Amino acid sequence: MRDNYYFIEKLRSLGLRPTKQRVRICKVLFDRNDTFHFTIYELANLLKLKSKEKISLATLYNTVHAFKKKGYLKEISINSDKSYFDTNISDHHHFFNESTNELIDLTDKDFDNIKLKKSLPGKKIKSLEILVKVANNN
Amino acid sequence: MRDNYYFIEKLRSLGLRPTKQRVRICKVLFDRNDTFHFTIYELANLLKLKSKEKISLATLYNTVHAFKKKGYLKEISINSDKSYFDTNISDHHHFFNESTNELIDLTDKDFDNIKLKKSLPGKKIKSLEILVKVANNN
DNA sequence: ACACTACTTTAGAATCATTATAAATTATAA
DNA sequence: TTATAATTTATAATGATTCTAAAGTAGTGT
Ligand SMILES: [Mn+2]
Ligand SMILES: [Mn+2]
Ligand SMILES: [Zn+2]
Ligand SMILES: [Zn+2]
Repeated sequence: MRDNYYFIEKLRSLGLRPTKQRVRICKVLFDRNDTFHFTIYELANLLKLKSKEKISLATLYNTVHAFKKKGYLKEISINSDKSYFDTNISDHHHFFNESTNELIDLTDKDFDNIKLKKSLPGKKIKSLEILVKVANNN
Repeated sequence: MRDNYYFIEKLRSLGLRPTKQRVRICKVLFDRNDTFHFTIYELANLLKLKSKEKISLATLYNTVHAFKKKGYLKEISINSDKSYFDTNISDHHHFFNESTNELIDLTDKDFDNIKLKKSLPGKKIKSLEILVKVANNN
């Protein structure tokens, strides 16, 4: 759906050099209709499928963290096993299926007005995340 | 405040043998007035301070996981760096101070009625956690 | 008290996600 | 084209957690 040019310009607009590795990663992550939730491991596997030209694992970590820093990806805190990332950078929450390790998006609309009444003096709120853990019945 | 006997009976009531390692761990974790949020690393350091008789790291992991399984501890999902545990097993949420890596309790009272409107067919909700990440100003 | 058994502890090794290193490569601007 | 900084890469290092298998211990029944 999106051509290389689109991602090259996107990367430039983020202040990141459009290397061929980054463009390939963008196509896997962002050239799709739906939100994509992934781990580095899953990303690595998808890239292997798409092309036989290897991208170093270090580059995957570097790139994903660069994208996160630029606000092009979000990181989701689920557990201490591994990090999950999310192409949906809007303010939203998740179902985490503990049986399959899959994430499903929720939005503010899926909750009654969530309003934090407390604040911490001298502290700035960086994020508010809701995570609903689910498991398959039996 | 609590003597060994209290924890010995508590352990028995959980179906866990009251070994001297477990009792010592209980005193560090539960013999206090306030909720205690900790990592295994912090627990290990506290135990070193209390006594020179070493408890194996494997025992700390075993014990903390056994306590969690019995509902005597909760695990808090913060990030993929390490696991956090919580002696407050009631339904509550957290401020996580990213500057100091400290957890502070919040309760339902600190939010307007949080109500999840969606459900997942065929899935059972295991938990709903809210984590508010904060950082020190500047 | 003794013996039996299942549970527990333990040191050390293994695993695995992630980060660090440092040299080679590449994108971009002069 | 050259210079510079950014990027990629293989590989090593780190660090939390889990595994292993042997030694120790608590509870039970005799
Ligand atoms: Mn876990
Ligand atoms: Mn992280
Ligand atoms: Zn999402
Ligand atoms: Zn708490």
